[in-house]
Amino acid sequence: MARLVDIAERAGVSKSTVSNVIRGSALVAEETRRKVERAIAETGYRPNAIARSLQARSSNAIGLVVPDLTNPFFAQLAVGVERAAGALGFAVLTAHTECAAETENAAALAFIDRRVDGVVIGGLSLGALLPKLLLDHGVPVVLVGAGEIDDARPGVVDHDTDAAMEAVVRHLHDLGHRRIGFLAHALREHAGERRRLAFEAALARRGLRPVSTEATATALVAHDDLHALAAMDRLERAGRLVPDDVSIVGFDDLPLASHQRIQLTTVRADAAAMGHRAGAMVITAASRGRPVAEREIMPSPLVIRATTRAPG
Amino acid sequence: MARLVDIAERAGVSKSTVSNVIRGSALVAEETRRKVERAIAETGYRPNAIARSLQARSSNAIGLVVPDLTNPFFAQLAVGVERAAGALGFAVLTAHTECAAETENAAALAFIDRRVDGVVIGGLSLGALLPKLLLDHGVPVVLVGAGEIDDARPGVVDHDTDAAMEAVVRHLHDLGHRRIGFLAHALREHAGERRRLAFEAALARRGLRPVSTEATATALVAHDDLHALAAMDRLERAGRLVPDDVSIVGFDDLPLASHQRIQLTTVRADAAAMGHRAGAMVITAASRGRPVAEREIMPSPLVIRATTRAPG
DNA sequence: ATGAAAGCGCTAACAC
DNA sequence: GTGTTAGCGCTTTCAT
Repeated sequence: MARLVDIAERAGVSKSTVSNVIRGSALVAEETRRKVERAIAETGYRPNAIARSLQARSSNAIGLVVPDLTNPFFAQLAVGVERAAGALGFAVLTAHTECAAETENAAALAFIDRRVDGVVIGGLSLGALLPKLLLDHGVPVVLVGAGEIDDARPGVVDHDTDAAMEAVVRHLHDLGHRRIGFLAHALREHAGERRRLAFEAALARRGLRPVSTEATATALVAHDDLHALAAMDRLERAGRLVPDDVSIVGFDDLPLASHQRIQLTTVRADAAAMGHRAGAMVITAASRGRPVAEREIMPSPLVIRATTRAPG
Repeated sequence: MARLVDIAERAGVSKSTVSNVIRGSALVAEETRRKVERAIAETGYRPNAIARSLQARSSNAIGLVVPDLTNPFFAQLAVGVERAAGALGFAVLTAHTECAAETENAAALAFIDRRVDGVVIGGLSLGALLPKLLLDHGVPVVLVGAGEIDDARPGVVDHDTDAAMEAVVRHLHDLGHRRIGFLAHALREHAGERRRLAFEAALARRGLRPVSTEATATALVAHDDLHALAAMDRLERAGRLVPDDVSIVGFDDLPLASHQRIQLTTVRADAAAMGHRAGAMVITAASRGRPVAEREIMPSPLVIRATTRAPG
């Protein structure tokens, strides 16, 4: 593969000159520029980004960690991050952790080794040291939808979990539900606890306590749409109809939630927008000094559809 | 951030020695190794992968291009690719193209510039020059689920589209359907044409021709599950019940296809397995000489569920 | 306006 | 066993 020096030779100029025309910097005589451009075109030369990165001490890449790409929420998040990154000339390295501590740490190290300029964390395990690992190595971090963490350094893009859960519980309560349960996350995800806590707080405000067994609940609030969907599936296969026998509420408003066969009542979260914001945030931080230290709470409105109704 | 030379200094040895202990190569005296390891531990030193890549003339990274991460098929594909890559110490750079020629080309150039060791293409636009661009620059390519292309160099991991469509059409035909239509891809995707062609061939074998207007068809074969789902939604909102009034068949067998509220008859494709295979293939090719030149056809069995039945 | 030379952080011969 | 010396392909002063 042609190198800069090959172009220089071919065009009969020095490396610096070639470098200058490539980057459009400095002044280059019109004629010289033509010669260089011709040499580039003839060889199909493309500058080596690795060499550039080494010299620039910046990879122009960011890392993205998601627990599960297969969950449309994270897929959309990834799309948002990528769009933000792409627009700024950054590449994105994706790590799929499944909330496994070991995988998370491996991903953090891989990101550090590759000198990514920042990382967006879409979800992490309960006691994850991934953020600390990154931060301690000077890598800017933005947590999205993952809530607080006992560290002020990472930026945050989040839903207003408390407001959302209050709206969910109010809706169910207004409908007449009193026996409400929570469907927790299968993975031990950090955000999982927060939603449950917010849910319980909203219940407590009405003098209620969560119902622990699915069988006796008249309404179920799921950690996210995927869990809500799975519950609908499970319940209906067992003969309990939704919403006739049980009401169900999700979280995320995945594209499928509005499907005619589903019509899930849920909390809307614009994953792509959150990802885009987070990506832009972390890149901005990388360009400037270090930490992000910005937090943005996105609105998370309740979308009432057909899986909730008054208890029978 | 600490560099190798800093460790050398701190441990009172030369760079080579540090390099030797890091890579576990060559023989290093036990005591020397301790000193070096202590220096590494004390500084939290991590070797710079960019510098290594420059020297090794290999990035230890592969590119992945997908039209739409939001489509669970591609999300699963990405998971498979990543698992294969991660297991071999490779990073994956993801590009989300939406089958837009411009984006595809930009992605190809970005990959070339970053000197990825190979790229897995999960889907591309109809006349895409993305593969040629990559291949001409010596980057091994594996096409997955994208079918043939007028170039022998890329490796291929694919469904058996013809067999699958034959099974689909036979199923519908056996049920008594004679007016069958095809729901094409919204994007001008390369694979889209192939499925339609295979579909039409299977129809032709039975002396049938595709019905072009959705309104008069008794059965609809969709390019993929997402289109099938969308059609169900659209049709049922308009008052036409599935399968009572129209039968619908998808392609992919997304997790949601088996949901109790959906029960889509579809063709099963193991996207994660395909991705895994493709990732491994391209990395193997990268490690050896150049082209992949391997093709693997995965079985794509028809899964009959509840969206197909005899016409009413 | 152009070129020479040093250096980014590492690995790889090759000495010692 | 350990150190020295060149690069890897680029950018960047600093001369000219």
